[in-house]
Amino acid sequence: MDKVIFHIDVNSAYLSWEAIYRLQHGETLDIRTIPSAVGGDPKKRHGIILAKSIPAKVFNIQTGESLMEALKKCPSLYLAPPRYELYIKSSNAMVEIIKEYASQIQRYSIDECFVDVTDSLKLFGDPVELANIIKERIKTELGFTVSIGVSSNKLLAKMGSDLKKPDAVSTIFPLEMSEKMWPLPVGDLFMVGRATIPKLGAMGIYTIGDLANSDPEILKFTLKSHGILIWNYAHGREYSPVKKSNHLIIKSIGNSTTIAFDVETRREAHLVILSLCEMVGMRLRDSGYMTRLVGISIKNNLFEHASHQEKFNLPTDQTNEIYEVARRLFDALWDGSTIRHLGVRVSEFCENDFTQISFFDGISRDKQRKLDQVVDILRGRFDASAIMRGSFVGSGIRPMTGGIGEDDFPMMGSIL
DNA sequence: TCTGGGGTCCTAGGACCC
DNA sequence: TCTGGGGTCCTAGGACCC
Repeated sequence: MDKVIFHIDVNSAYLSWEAIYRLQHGETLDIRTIPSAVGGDPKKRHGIILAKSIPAKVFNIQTGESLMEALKKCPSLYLAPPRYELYIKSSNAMVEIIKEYASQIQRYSIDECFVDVTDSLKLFGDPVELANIIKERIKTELGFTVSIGVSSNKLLAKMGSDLKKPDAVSTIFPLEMSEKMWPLPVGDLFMVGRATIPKLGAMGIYTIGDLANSDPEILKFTLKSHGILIWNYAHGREYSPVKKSNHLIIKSIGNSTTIAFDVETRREAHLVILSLCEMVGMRLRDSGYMTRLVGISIKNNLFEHASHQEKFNLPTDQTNEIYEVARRLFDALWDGSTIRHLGVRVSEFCENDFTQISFFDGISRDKQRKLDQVVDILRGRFDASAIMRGSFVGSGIRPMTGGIGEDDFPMMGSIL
């Protein structure tokens, strides 16, 4: 028997949640009713639009464009800074309601989840009716609207939730694909992005239907395995299960930042990298893993990207050791150009429950680990600046840089 | 268009080994 | 010494997602 899968997507999530929070805290204006947006941190030099209200759409405000660009289009645009702790709470509240109807829930991002309701239908009968029940409960109890896609796999459910917004339930069962999905522009298909659209266009492929009817051998030749993937998606073929728990294996941890001022000196760059390593190191220790690979990335003021990475044999979870490698990589990579953005990432994890102690540095390593632990605890109890390396004092650079602390749940990015 | 920050996976090319 | 080929690891960069 076919499965029945829902994809539930919060409409203008950040903006809706922000609006409700303000109404609950005594404001009378519902910012959903005026041109408004949740936008990047105003402290940074160039924030972007993360979510917009429906009245803001009239001004052609786009998600992802810079605040300056948006204000040019609509000078009266009301801007609210993001409030991530609120979004996590709002997201959790929604999932609590969904849990009453199904046990198989996969949180795909903060505002989206997949639900396998195959078994629930024995109790609730019609899938569209069940979707409407969930949608209405979220609306009346939590105050925001969702769009729900209904189908027999995750891909088609996800495509379905995009068909109608806000506050809607749409189906794309396999028999409805040719009518509901094939006429759409090919860029609407999951996994067909900015770089792929023109390549497909050059082959005369403009709609999802064109893609479905194209020759997979030719797609494979130009787009490699990605070509086969999207050809299968165009046919609605996708078989991954709704992963029940949120227990998934983290593959890498990274933080990066666009620096509030141009960085021209090695010394400043080193401080920013140390600040990123502090955050990456704390998150790594929090995850319970050790890393065997450290990488850094640089973006200069011409938006040119460069990266370096290094693999090593002795795993570590120490800020100091991560920083040593990151700094060395930076020094080898940097060409002296003005720096706009720096990133540090660790990956290639292994468990840290047994520690390989090398003969040479065993004792000092152990001491350093204990120091990291104490710092983590103090920072958990107070905040990042509770304990600060001397080199940061008066530098204008924060002692820790980057987001996503303890409360994060993983976003799956481009895999279903 | 003056373009954030968090991730994942894939590919090509070079190094190195047998 | 020069030659070929297969396998694996490492690295840089690019593509996609939210």
